Amino acid sequence: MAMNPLQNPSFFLDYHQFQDSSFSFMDLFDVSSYPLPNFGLEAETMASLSTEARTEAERGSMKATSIDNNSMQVEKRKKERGVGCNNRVAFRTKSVLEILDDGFKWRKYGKKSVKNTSHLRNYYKCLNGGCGVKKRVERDRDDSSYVITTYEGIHNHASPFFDMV
DNA sequence: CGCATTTGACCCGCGC
DNA sequence: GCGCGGGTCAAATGCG
Repeated sequence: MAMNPLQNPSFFLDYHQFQDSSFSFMDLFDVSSYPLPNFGLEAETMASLSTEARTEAERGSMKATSIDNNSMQVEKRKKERGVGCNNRVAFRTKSVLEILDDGFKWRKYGKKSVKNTSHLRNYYKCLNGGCGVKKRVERDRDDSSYVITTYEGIHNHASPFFDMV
């Protein structure tokens, strides 16, 4: 059984942030099938959820919303761009480490430098057979103490981490 | 020795 | 049609 993010002590939600967004609470449960942060850090975790979270995050339009520690902002957009954009979730996490072990096994397959920054973006693929979930990790452009992790796709298997729970 | 990572090349879609 | 930015591949490398 997938863990509900609400039950994860290291993952804080502030529902009130959501009321103006166009997403339903169910969306959170969709998301609960993602490897939500057992990042092993106590650091606050902010997340942005969106089918285009990645783009949004890059434009800074979402993270522009200043929120306190221990809160999360969720935003959902319907606009999808054809292929493969089914499900994207971007988490913005305060962490010095970029390797946030979420319980899944990832193989790095690419690295790119982000335009206009000296930061790098790393590309990972889920190791599980038949599970084509991808993941990107990059540093926040403005505040390098944050790491933006974007998941794309849905795992067709349970996380080993969930098994342990 | 096996395997994950590395890293430049390649590819593709989009905007000019 | 071309150039650029972003994403992926794959051969070589390094590590356990």
